[in-house]
Amino acid sequence: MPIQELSRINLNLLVCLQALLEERSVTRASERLNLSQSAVSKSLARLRELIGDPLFTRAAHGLIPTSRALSIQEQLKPVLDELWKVVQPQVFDPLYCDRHFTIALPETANHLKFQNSLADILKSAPHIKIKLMHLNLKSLEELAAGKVDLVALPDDLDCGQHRISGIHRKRLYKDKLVCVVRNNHPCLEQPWTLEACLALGHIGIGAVTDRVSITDQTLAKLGLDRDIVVAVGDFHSATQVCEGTDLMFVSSGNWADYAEELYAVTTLPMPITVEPIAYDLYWHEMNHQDLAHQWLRSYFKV
Amino acid sequence: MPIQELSRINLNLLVCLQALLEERSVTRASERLNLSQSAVSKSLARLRELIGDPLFTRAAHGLIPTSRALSIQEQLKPVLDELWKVVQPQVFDPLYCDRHFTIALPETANHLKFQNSLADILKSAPHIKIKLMHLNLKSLEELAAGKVDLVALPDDLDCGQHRISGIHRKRLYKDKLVCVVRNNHPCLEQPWTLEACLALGHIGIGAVTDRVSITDQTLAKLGLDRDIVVAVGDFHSATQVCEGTDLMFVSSGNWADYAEELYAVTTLPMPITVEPIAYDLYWHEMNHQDLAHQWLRSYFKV
DNA sequence: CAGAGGTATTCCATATAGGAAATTCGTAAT
DNA sequence: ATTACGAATTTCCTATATGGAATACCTCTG
Repeated sequence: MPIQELSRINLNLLVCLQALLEERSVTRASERLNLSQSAVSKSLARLRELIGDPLFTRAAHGLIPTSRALSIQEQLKPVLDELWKVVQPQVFDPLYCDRHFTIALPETANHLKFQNSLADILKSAPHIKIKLMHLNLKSLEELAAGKVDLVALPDDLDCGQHRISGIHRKRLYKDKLVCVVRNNHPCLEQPWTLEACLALGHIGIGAVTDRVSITDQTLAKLGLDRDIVVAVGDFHSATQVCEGTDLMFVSSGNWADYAEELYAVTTLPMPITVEPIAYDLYWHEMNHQDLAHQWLRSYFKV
Repeated sequence: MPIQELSRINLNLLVCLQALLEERSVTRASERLNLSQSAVSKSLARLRELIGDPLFTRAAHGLIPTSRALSIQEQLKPVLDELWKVVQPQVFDPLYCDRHFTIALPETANHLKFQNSLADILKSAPHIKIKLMHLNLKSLEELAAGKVDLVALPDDLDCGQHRISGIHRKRLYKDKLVCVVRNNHPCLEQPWTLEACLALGHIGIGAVTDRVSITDQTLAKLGLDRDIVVAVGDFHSATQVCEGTDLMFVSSGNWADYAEELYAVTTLPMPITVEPIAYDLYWHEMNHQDLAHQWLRSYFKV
């Protein structure tokens, strides 16, 4: 590993050497480099010291390279070109991007909002791979660890973790909450009030079972509580349970619209005023400047 | 051509970046580079400015690279390795050398002294190519122009040209001069004196016809001159002419020994004291430090 | 031999990198 | 919450090295 010794040598001298090799003249090289002739002459002296070879011998007009210089010339140009590429700002073209992205989405967003975007993404970047994961309690940890590229979270679940340093966040969209019951549910014959709602058994979904959801928080502020009878892992399960029982669940409006088409369920408004739920997109600082990542994020619209 | 812009950036920062990428810690990188931690921290700041990317984000222990840094990491290591090779002293192994050398030798040296060396050279460097040229008046020009790698000259022919700047010279060997006549030549019956010698017609060889040879110069100092009756281009021709006529020629002892075996000729000493002729090897400054060239020159013994 | 065209050298001002120490930052522990 | 700790950053200062102007020095040419 030559790093320590490499750091001792002045690599910029090699750029000067390249100019000298191309121009074969101290004067012309100095013009190319926007330096004075004396500066380049001194650089040449340093190069001779560094390489241990005269590199050039003086001739009538300009310099003629030694065989060592000629052999260096063959190697040096491509290396400097590579170095130049390294410091150049990266370009991103979705057509040629072949990266792998892992995205953790809540079930509702996954099914509703993201489906169309996904098609667009894959169409404009045919070589990328996307791994979709269901959101879980460890998603933010995995985000922090760099295992997941993007996480979308409903803001009632953020548990304050958006304050994790080095995590960026973008507000995506808001969605009103609604109540869902089966078709022909007896409550549909009654006035739909807060009391009626709390009289029903509720279905808790996923991570929401520990009463951190906006619904539970709002109820708690009123000194109220709801009766979570069945806890399920996902919205499909919740809807199916709802369809077959008298239990109700609180859902985002988006999901409810979708569920009404797919299942024999009906939507009711929330009987209390609840802040609409907002979805936030999270990503790690390490990807913030990444052009490919920026491009991917652009598909997550407000 | 990015040379002008390349010269504006500090390439040594990239060595620092490589250390940071490997160590993922400013402190450890500074140890690797034998610098203070603050120096590396400032270099990192300059790198961030240069690349336009944070490159690393701080974490509990050390740094974690951004995706830009990771993509740089892939390119940078091999480039720096190449750069390292460029500044490393070149190694030379005759077994793997495939260079082409052009050598101009005087006829006598070609046939006599160099034959054995040539076999040795080709044996230890099986992949090199050697082009042997007969010495001519333009050989030194071609040497100066880099068309010829080595020139061996008898020192009576140097015409002061060894003072050409940027030309190196090495004394090879000395050889006494002798006179050559045909077998049974009438003069062999007489005392061999200076008068007897000058009474004979002489054969001039190659470039020697313009009386610059050591023989002519020595005679001239004594106010004498010889009668060059026939001028030929090479020693074989000279010897054949000598064999068939009563003309004599002056030869190096080496060639005379060889000629006595091959032709019906006889050697006589020089009738006056003449400095032994010396052969010098010439090469261009541009090849002086070249290891392969040095190796080749080593076969030309004193 | 003078002059042209080039390179090396000298001298000097200045920018810059590096070190020591203070500071801030982020995390873990009490 | 508060504290403590490890690590990166910032501040301040100095020494070094780089670049420029002028000059000296080559080497070939007319």
